[in-house]
Amino acid sequence: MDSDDRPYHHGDLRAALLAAAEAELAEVGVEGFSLRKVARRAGVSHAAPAHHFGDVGGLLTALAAEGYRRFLATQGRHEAVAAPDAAAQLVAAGQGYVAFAMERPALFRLLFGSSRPDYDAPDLQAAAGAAYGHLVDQVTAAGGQTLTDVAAVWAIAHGLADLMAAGRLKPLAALDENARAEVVAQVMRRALP
Amino acid sequence: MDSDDRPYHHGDLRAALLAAAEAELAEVGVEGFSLRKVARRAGVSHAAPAHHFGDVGGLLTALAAEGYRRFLATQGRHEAVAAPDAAAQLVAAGQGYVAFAMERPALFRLLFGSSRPDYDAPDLQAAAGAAYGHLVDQVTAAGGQTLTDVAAVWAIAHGLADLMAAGRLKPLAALDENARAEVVAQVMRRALP
DNA sequence: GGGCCTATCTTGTCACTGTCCAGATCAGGA
DNA sequence: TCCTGATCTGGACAGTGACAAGATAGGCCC
Repeated sequence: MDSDDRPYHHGDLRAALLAAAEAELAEVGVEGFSLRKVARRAGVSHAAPAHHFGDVGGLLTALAAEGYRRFLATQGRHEAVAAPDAAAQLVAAGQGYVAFAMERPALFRLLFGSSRPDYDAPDLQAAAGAAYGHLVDQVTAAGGQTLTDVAAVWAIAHGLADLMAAGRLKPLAALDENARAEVVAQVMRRALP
Repeated sequence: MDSDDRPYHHGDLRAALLAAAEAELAEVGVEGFSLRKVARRAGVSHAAPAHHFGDVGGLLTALAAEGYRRFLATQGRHEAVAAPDAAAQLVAAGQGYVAFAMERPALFRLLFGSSRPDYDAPDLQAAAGAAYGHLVDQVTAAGGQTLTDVAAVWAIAHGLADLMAAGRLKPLAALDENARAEVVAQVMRRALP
């Protein structure tokens, strides 16, 4: 009767839901996020996500874990084209931090400004822990030893990124990519003595 | 029949709703915030807030404007007990920034990490603009001139505060208040050359 | 092949939410 | 006194997240 050619079983609904959730997140942000809209976007009934993710928190937790892996990957891409010395690598990581926040502000806010993901979930805990571990490794490689060093580096990279994702610091956002990367580099270099 | 001694007209419902909203925000955060729960907390019908604030966004906008005024007041309190030179004042403002975020993390996130308040509303725009203006004034008074200077100072204060409000940077949160203020001061001093 | 077992997905339902609407209550001025 | 406008209530509606029961189908053993 109905011309619905969609099969009853999707095949890879979990991945499709994650992709739909990311698109939805980019459009409406964490605060307007709706599980049912994600299901509609994936062309599936409103209760289908439950089987794969449990509830909204589960979906956002999975999305956040994937987000942390991409966050590290973005940093890695920036580090790969930078000079190999520890200070330059640290600057590159900061530039990657900010670039990620500007490219995917909603996802960035899910990772660093939302309490909806469950940070006790092993998958997310591992992904977030890897990002933190990478930071500490870089700081120590660059000669940082104290809590002050870690705090300064992290704060300055995170502060820039969060302000950009929030649409603050308009004058910095207005710069073209190269000029902005240079400002970020200058700011980052102040973090280590 | 009913022993409800509450009068039909509240008297100062607007202020009562703002207080209830702040308490609710502190308990459940922006993401769990509910207009009807705020109304129940204030002992009033679910539709009562509409007359004073329009909708949820209006209530959160008013709360955010009040929050920015308190944010500036907190900074002012820290500056008042610091040395009068520009650098010390800037450090004190950063300490106030972080202290505010730790004392009221949920309110801090409403101010800096939420898109629910309407930043085109004149009241909120003025309050947020005053906070930004204060920052720029302090940076210029301390000898800062370039965009890099403003970005560095703001990023480092905001980064520390946001990480603390998010419960990251546990080792810094574990310190007692004086030790933490000293670390914040050391980090802040790196922001200006 | 036939028959089940299990994961997957749908449909229906419930409580809760934000918003709108009509009406009740009340304060203060004509 | 009456009436006008501001304030607040109660009911309604669509949308949401969660849950339960049933429909569908892929896979596995005989």
